[in-house]
Amino acid sequence: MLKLNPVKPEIANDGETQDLTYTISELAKEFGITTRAIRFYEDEHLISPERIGRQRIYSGRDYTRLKLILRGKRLGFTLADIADMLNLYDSEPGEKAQLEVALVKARQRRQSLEQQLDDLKLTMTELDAFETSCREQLKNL
Amino acid sequence: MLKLNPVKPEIANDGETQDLTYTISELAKEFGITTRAIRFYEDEHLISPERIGRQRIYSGRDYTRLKLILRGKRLGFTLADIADMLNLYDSEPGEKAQLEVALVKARQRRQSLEQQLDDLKLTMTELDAFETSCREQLKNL
DNA sequence: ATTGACGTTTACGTAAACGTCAATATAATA
DNA sequence: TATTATATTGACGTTTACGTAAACGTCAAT
Repeated sequence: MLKLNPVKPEIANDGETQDLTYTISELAKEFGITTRAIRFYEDEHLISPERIGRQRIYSGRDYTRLKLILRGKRLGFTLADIADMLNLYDSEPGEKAQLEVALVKARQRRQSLEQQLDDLKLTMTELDAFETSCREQLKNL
Repeated sequence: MLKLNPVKPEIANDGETQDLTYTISELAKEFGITTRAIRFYEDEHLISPERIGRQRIYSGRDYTRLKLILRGKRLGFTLADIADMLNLYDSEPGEKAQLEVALVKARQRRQSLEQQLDDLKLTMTELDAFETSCREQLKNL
């Protein structure tokens, strides 16, 4: 293999170190997903790695985006939703109108997240009650 | 229409009143989903309404299950996951082994929910930072 | 020169969760 | 009773998020 990452440090870090690059299979292993998934995210414009020839080279920024993508997925968001979030974050507004649009979108996101938080709390409360009831019944045996 | 719900009270309630029944379209309207979706949940054994002839009659219990289904969906769980949860809750254990299995499953659920809670908090924190930064930039104009 | 490990593109396949007709059956109402 | 509204059962279509080959390129090592 072409020596793309010649002096990759062995020290444990969060993977976001500057100038550190990754191959697709390194990222796949790190995040426990397939290379196919990573390429798919690129098709959907969620990541845009550099290229050396045809080969993809992922940066620390790509690493971070991937982390955000997977977190978004665990929260049940679609890739389209996640794309929105990512584009929101790395758009360089500068203009007033842009900033205000960003704030509106952020507020909508917050709405959605708060709804989820409520749902989460309710679900946990019910689970608590259920577990308590189970233990109660176990005791009465 | 056959008078299935003859004395449905007009007072606002949580829809879980005992002995109250619903037609499929009433539920659809109430929850903002299509009748197709509701029938699909039945195909997947998430609800099992009574029948009068071929027509489906939904009980307060069905109403509650539907509410739980939609909450599960908002949390990003698959219908299979949700089916597990529902079956978990309304299984009548009685036996010790059953109860212990239930407790194990409950713990797994909790794991998943806590992971989501962490993800949710992180995402909200980042959103906060982003909003603050936006407002900051707006002030400097 | 070949083998192996990894990477690439292209293309078709698939499971989940419904949407969207179409045809038919009841039910409610004028 | 005729009409209108609602319900039911197929059956096929659609979107999302990848999986699964197939066929080929690249480099390192033997």
